[in-house]
Amino acid sequence: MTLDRQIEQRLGDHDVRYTRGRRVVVSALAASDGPRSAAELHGDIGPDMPLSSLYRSLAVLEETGVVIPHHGARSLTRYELAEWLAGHHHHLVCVDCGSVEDIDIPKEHEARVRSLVDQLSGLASFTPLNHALEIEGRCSKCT
Amino acid sequence: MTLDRQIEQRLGDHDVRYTRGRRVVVSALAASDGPRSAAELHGDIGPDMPLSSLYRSLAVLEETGVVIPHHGARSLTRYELAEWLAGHHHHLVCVDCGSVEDIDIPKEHEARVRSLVDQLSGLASFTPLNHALEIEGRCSKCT
DNA sequence: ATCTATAATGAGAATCGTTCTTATAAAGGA
DNA sequence: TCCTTTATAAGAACGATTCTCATTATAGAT
Repeated sequence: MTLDRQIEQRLGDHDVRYTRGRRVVVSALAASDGPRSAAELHGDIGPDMPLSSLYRSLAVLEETGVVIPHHGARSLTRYELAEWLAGHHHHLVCVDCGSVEDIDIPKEHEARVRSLVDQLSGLASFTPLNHALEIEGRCSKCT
Repeated sequence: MTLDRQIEQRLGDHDVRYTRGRRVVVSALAASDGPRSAAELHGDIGPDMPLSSLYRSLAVLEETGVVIPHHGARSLTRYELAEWLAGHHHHLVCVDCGSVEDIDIPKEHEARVRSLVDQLSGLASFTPLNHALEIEGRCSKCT
């Protein structure tokens, strides 16, 4: 099933419409290879969509679980498609330029990480919903 | 060596003074068991220290590597003592109340995680400086 | 196809966390 | 002590995000 269909269905389940504006936001996110901030998306999409509408679309998409926020450096929130749409991955966060790159990890490692997450959560009576290995450092451009 | 002495030394190395205000911020952080936001610290410390001074102290402590920022939910930065002072740990982040709890992981697991981090970073020509497993979910209070 | 009720949008004001500016106070060295 | 430098207080300014409200679009009923 296509991405758009999946999202259409999901929004329908939540009784909200998959409007043109929301489609534009989704396709901008789908086209990018890492989390994007509202300002970046505004640049991607063009000035026709007001920032307030962009933020509202992002809020709806977040509430319905289509996008998830990533809180990186400089008090600026970046969004990306949720993992049920984009797949599970981890992050390389550059401390210099603030860029965030998605990375996949080999299945056998992922299995180990997941069992570690479950074990640690159990000890703290914590119900894990999601996890990510956040690796901070310097990206190849900033080295 | 005591925490205060270590920090005194570190600030001295950076040619900045370990003033009363900065000591107050450090001891508030040392007394807490997870990252604290500026507003929370302001509450801990009391209204005598203006927010602007608090932020400036945090900036100096961050520049000198005494505290590190943690960018959690709701575009709000939380600070904690750096790992060379507080030890390496990971985070349980509650999606409901936003609280962040520090957790340690067994050494053998930590070794595996570290080697995974090095391996992934190498593949992306990324220089890792720090890493943390961020586990999002619901804390025992919010379940 | 039209009407109507409801949901979404646009425009801009308002808010919140954070940073900057400037004048004053404290600290260390001559 | 005096002087130079560094730190602080107070509040203005700033940037990201949210809110308000009038207008427009949409789905469903007629």
